Amino acid sequence: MIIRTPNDLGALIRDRRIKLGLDQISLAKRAGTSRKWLVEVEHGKPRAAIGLILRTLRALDVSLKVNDGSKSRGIEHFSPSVDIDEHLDRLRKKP
Amino acid sequence: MIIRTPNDLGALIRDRRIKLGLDQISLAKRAGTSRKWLVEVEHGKPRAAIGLILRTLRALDVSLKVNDGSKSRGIEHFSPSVDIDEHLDRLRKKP
DNA sequence: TAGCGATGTCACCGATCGATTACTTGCGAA
DNA sequence: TTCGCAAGTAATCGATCGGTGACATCGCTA
Repeated sequence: MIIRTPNDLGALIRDRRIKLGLDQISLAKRAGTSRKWLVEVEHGKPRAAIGLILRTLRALDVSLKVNDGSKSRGIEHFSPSVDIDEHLDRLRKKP
Repeated sequence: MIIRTPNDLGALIRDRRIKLGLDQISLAKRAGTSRKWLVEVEHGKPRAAIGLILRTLRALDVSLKVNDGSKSRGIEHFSPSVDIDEHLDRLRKKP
């Protein structure tokens, strides 16, 4: 499962919670947070704190890893032109 | 690379940024955020907003995926006792 | 060593957070 | 259909956020 948006993450947390047979109160307690926060995060709250999210994932015995697929190779091809454009912009700003 | 803490994430963002030859201003601009925020996130800011973090990762052409290794299998073994303990606690609270 | 670009830090501001408590609504089993 | 549990939502509060602009410090190259 790829995580690209807060909604993806919320769905993951809910899915895992249900699979473990936990209710929101139990997971919130394990994660050291509030049920209210968990409700919001499960619905994709974009401004939820990363530290609490990672703690919640740990409470679900889940961690995340970097998804380095074909996209990563794509970066290598595009990298030179990206650098040049960025630095030309920066130079133009300098009088 | 496994992401378990805000520091892990901050290190990933910095590492990728440098590999792409970007400075903080350029990446902040691409991610639609401020340089200040990026500085803090790169240093492991635990209360940074998940939505901004995921956007920043996208600007680096990185996504995250769920790390389902031996830990995942471990959950299956421990799951029954965990459920029982949680629900016994909940029952004891009910008069 | 000097200079310059990059990174680190500060002050300020309106917006939002996360926790607590309580009430409302939804869902599934009997 | 009814009931009970779980999930959804609201009010309140002190803490912190993220952005802007400016200054301080660091690191690297000539």
